[in-house]
Amino acid sequence: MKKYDPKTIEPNWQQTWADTKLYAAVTGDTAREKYYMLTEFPYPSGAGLHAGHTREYTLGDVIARHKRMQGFNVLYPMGYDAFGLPTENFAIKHKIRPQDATSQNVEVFRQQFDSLGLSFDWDREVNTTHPDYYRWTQWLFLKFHAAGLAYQAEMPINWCPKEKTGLSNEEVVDGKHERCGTPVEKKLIKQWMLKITAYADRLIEGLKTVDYPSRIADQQVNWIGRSEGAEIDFLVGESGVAPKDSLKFTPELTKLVLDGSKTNTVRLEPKNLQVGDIASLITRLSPTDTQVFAQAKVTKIETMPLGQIPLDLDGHEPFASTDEQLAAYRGYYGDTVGFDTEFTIYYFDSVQPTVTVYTTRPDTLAGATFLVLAPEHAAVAQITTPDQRSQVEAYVKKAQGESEIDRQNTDRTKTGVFTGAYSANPITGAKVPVWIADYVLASYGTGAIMAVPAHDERDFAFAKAFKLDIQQVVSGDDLPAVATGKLINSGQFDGLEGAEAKRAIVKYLEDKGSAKTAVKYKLRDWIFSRQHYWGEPIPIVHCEHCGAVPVPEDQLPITLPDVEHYEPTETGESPLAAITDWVNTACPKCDKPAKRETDTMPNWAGSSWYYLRYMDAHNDQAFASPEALKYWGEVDLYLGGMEHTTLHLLYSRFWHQFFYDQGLVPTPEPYAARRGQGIVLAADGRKMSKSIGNVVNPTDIIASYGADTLRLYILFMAPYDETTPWSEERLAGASRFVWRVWALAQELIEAHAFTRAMKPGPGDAFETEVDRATHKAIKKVHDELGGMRFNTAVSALMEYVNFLSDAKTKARLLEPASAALAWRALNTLVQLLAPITPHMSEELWHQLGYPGSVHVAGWPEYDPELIKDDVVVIVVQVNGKVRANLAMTPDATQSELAEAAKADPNVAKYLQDGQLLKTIVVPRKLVNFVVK
RNA sequence: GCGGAUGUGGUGGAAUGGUAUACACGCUAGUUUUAGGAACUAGUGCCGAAAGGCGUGGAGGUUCGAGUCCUCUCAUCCGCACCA
Repeated sequence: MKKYDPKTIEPNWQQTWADTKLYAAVTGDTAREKYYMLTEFPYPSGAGLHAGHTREYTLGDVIARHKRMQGFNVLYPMGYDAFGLPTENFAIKHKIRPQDATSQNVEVFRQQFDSLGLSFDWDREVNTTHPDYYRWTQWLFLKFHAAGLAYQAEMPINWCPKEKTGLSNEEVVDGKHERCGTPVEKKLIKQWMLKITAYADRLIEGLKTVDYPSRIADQQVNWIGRSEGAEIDFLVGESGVAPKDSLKFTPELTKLVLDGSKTNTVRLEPKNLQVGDIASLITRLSPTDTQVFAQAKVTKIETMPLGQIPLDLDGHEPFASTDEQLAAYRGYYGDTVGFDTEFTIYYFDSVQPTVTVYTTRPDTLAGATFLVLAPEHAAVAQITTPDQRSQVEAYVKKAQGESEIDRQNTDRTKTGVFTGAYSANPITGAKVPVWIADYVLASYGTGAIMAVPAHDERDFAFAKAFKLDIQQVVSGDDLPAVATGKLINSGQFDGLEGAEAKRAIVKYLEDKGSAKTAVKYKLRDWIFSRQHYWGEPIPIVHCEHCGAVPVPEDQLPITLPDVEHYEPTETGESPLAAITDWVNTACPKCDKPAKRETDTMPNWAGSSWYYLRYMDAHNDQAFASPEALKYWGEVDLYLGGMEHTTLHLLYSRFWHQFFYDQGLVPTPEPYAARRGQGIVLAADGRKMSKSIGNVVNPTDIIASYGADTLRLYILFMAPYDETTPWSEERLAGASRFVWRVWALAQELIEAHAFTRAMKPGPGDAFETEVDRATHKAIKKVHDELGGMRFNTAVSALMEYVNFLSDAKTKARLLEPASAALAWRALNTLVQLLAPITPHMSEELWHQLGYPGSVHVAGWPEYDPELIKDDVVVIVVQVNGKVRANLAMTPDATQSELAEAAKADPNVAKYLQDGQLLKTIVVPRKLVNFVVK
């Protein structure tokens, strides 16, 4: 008997498959239907593949192989998402180039992929760090820039004051730098942003057209966090002020704003503003805007070509009623970098400061008994009274060091400080104090809320803690009552309810010019800058005269300079800023000396579009040809980690939707279906972790058991999307099964002189039984694989092998008369196992005498007639308790079933004592008698 | 905290509203001169001598019938925007 030797057969077949390019996908093959199976490409860390990767790629491989055997033209590609911090840190620490660290790691990954027997099409391999690839990442960024969706803003980064370095969130632990323990500060840095918020609604809508599990779709919807409500203006002063008619934006003022003289007045929204927002704010001018003004000194005005006016933050055209204004406006916007960032804000004395709050419950307005501002709110300094100033300033400083997650924790004791200022409730006229508190976030809504303690749990807790008024305005029971009912204590609005109440109150305020309906999202724009070396350079040149100028497409890629040192700078700038040879360049527009943008892109950039590059991986004229994009279309199935649901998956959909709008891709969504695989825990039930030392290395497993065993175990251990612990013992069980299949196959092969033209047998009861089991196995395995129920697919194969291995069955299968029957069974078994244990199946296939590969040999089909059972077991219940089993023919009628059930002695025993009320008969299943 | 999910034997898990625990691991007993991380046979939810009863985190509900549907609740896991 031939010994099962995975160490020999696995590498042999891997080599043959590679040599023959067995798994190459053919773009434009119309004879076969295409199937695009995508798994997330890995970050090639130094540690090599981990158990999670192994699970993900094995799952994808089984699907790809199953589809390929069914005759699909399968694209199952792989690549590397290799930019990022770990490699950069590793390279700095070991004084090597990150390029070299990456290629070493990639080599290890490649070997491990091959050793798992994964059927990737290696002709399409991509690597996000190769200039041939990131050339197109840069090109796509320029599309965003040209469309006005890439803009610059002052955004905070985590800053370690001791090491003078920017930190990722991951490096901040409990508000401290994890390496040196220094409390982390926020530092404002001008960064590139992508306006993903412009696609918020599309990202929600698009989910209706794709097949994502609800846990993924729901999480995306909640992450985007769309809410409809109202922005309401509150006038604020020391003693409280009654609402009054809003100031109109006078023509004189408009002119002043759009005048290009050295001192310009611009209107600021009363929310937390950053200096970089000025340019955007100018776009929001409109004649109905009111009330709070600020002044900015503008030192330079640059112009910008026609047709490049971006939409404002709300996606509207900027206000401009005359050509003159439009021209002036262009000057402002084009000067996003030309603004003197040293500007001061002051409020006109004649105007009462206004705080705009955002609320989803305008119906509860009468119950607003105080206002709460985020500590970072721009109006705080302005409204705080002298006697409260020191307290307020201390609180603002304290809040700076807190994480948003902590601040949103409603279990936490509420903290806050009174500013000394008051406003007035627009309905009741009651005096309402203005507080600041960290539970209000500057980054959401307007950074200020009207607190309605009677109908909001957080406001309720705050009011209790600081003994503030609580005024119920919606009828209901225990406060805080969050549900909607009829309004009370709301003056003219009493008796209104729900949406009607909301509309009426917003309308009332709207007419007075102090409110408007508003849609807000929790989703924030994407900070697209990283102050690191190991990323795609952002293809922009900053010119004193022309501003931020995109690098012309024919000059791409802007490659990373190949240098010795790229440690982070002490200024928080990218390390690239210190490489003067690289930074200094000529302006593409005016050819005068200029400087390159030194920020690089986040890791998410390259991974946002890589699935498109696989379609046409070597194209040097385009990121992919229109033909390839059209042929491969949507990814049919995208498998990846649940942890990518709200970041990578959302970013990637955003890019794709934008590309669709630009006419760059033919489909509105990138992924027709998405599934998330579960996490593989260590055997101890904890997460695998190098520091705990409970990590499973796939290479070790392959060395001792072979890849086929590992693959089978991974599929069998749990449903693919469940988190489940690793078990060496169950892996050994999987190994036993593989060995048993091999041994059974060898016995059958040795017993029979198999030829491919085997004559059918006599067709007796035994043959029927075996064939029925075979065809049931085909149906079951096919259905389970198609439904991604891999664990039960393996169970079905085990049951089938158990059936064939049963002593009596096996003995008869070994008889010479059963040669054809054994041939049929073994052929089928090898084919059904092929997606799961590709090496062993291929080896057995060749032992059966086939010259070609089992992996392109077709998928067996079952005969629906053959799998019909002669007898079905009917369960008989009395009052829902099982009292008997009956063997009946499948086509027995309801009355036949009921009669047969009544005739059963054990059932009769239970029926005789009571009155038969009801008989339920489910054909082919059960009979239930209800007895009193 | 917010958002998402998951709770079934000693363990991983199976079960179109219809016999709860398939398949596998582990364990127990036995067989085999069995080098092995073997192979084979029988058994293995709990209570009970049996008849029978009880059992899917907990409490209710719908139904002839609930692991499955509904309400509440408890526990655990994942994500939270500069990790990828």
